[in-house]
Amino acid sequence: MDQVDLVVPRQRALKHVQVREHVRSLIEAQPPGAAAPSERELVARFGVARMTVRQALDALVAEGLLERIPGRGTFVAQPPKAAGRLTSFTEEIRRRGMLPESQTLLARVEQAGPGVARALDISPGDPVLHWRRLRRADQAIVCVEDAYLNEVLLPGFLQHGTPTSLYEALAARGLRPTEVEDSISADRASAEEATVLEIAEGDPVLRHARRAVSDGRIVEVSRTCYRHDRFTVYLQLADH
Amino acid sequence: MDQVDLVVPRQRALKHVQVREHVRSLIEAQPPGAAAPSERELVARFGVARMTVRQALDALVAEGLLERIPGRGTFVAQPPKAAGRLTSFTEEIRRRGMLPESQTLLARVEQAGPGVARALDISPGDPVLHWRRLRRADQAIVCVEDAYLNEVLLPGFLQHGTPTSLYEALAARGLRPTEVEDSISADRASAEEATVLEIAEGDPVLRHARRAVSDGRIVEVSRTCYRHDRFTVYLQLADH
DNA sequence: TAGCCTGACCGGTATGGACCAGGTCGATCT
DNA sequence: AGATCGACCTGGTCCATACCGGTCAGGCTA
Repeated sequence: MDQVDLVVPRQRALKHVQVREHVRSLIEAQPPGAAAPSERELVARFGVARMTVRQALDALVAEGLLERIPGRGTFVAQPPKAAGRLTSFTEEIRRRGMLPESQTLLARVEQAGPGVARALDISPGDPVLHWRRLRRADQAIVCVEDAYLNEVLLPGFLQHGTPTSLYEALAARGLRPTEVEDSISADRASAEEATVLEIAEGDPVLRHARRAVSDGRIVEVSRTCYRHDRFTVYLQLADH
Repeated sequence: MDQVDLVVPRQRALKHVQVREHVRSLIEAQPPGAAAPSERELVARFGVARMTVRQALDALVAEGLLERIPGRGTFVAQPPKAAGRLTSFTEEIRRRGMLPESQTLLARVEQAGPGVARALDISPGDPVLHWRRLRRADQAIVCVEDAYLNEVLLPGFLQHGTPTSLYEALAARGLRPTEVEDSISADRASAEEATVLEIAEGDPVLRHARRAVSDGRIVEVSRTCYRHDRFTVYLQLADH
């Protein structure tokens, strides 16, 4: 009865996937609160069983795109909220409505020291990309960042000029971090940090260390030193 | 066929919930990788349809407790990982293997000032519980915390002594925070902060402000000032 | 004995029917 | 005019059945 089977026997489109993607395309342009097609309507339109439609909608509800209200219908949910908490400096500054800038102070291949090697889960002496940048928001100096990247995962990464956003460059290689481990502390600026940040030695700074993982592979280890008067970390966390 | 219907006609136990909770109790003592009952086995045991069993298992899979492997079976998933990221000071210090202690410096009902009122989403002048504590880990002074609680949600909260852990006390009232908004910055210690933290005025401190939400209601607004040499924030974040 | 094959078993997909509880809204009754 | 009632919608639950493709162990063949 399914003539598709005869034409494309393998990898035929699953019905619940067809319905799901159809509904997704319908609702993605709709404002929150708009009504999605009712389950029985989709049953009639696609000629499938209601369980199949429910499976399709279940997936969209689980994604947070739809909201079910018994007795009323299914509706487009409120915007995915603070979607994507894993942001880089560039993205974070842009999100705050400022212009991010970056000045490369150092970009070279080094041999991993013991600390960096452990953090990147490689052996000491293995090649690592060391990239130090002075970062600004609306011209004002905000921080210095030392990023260490696994050279094996990113062959020839900094050869052809330096990208604007590290995370966007990683994303282009399919290595956008999916998990990060951060530590944040307050400290005094060292003499060198004070010089590049144009503050006084001993002034308070915010230290931020990050280990970024993409698909189980550690792609970035960074240490950032922020001027205390120009940066605050904002976080939104939710339990389940 | 369901004699429960005769005894408790209303709010009868939903079958998929029965199956779900039964399986949950079976697996909660099992190590990761252990096999869960197969779907058809549960069908036979509970005398329900397979769709019902699948609905039950779907919920547990969505919770991350089970993992399905086509052709093999359903298995207990790896430990819930970094379960519960929303922790209070007490819980966090315990997690680090230290003994948390707390000394109440102030606990009274005040009229909300404009800043606290806005953060708690109440009107200025409304009653708020203001609770200031000096917090230690293994005897060493770590921070001073000012917590502001919505008095309406917590009638008579600090009347009968002060709890050890605020979050545990909130959990007992069904008000454990499910979402938080945090901001973290570095700063210089004020004269008063320096005195209670036993540091010098102007020393670096880590400031942590939190707005905690439980079920859409703002239950806690706090500002904490940490000694920079005794506390680091650790975070694990994941996209999706 | 080494390798293939079969069949039991697993989850994944899909059908189509049924009834329930809760919300909407118009028509009817007071 | 206002309250009420009931069709009619919605999603929520649950049933019995069927076939697919993948896994794996045990038996059969070469």
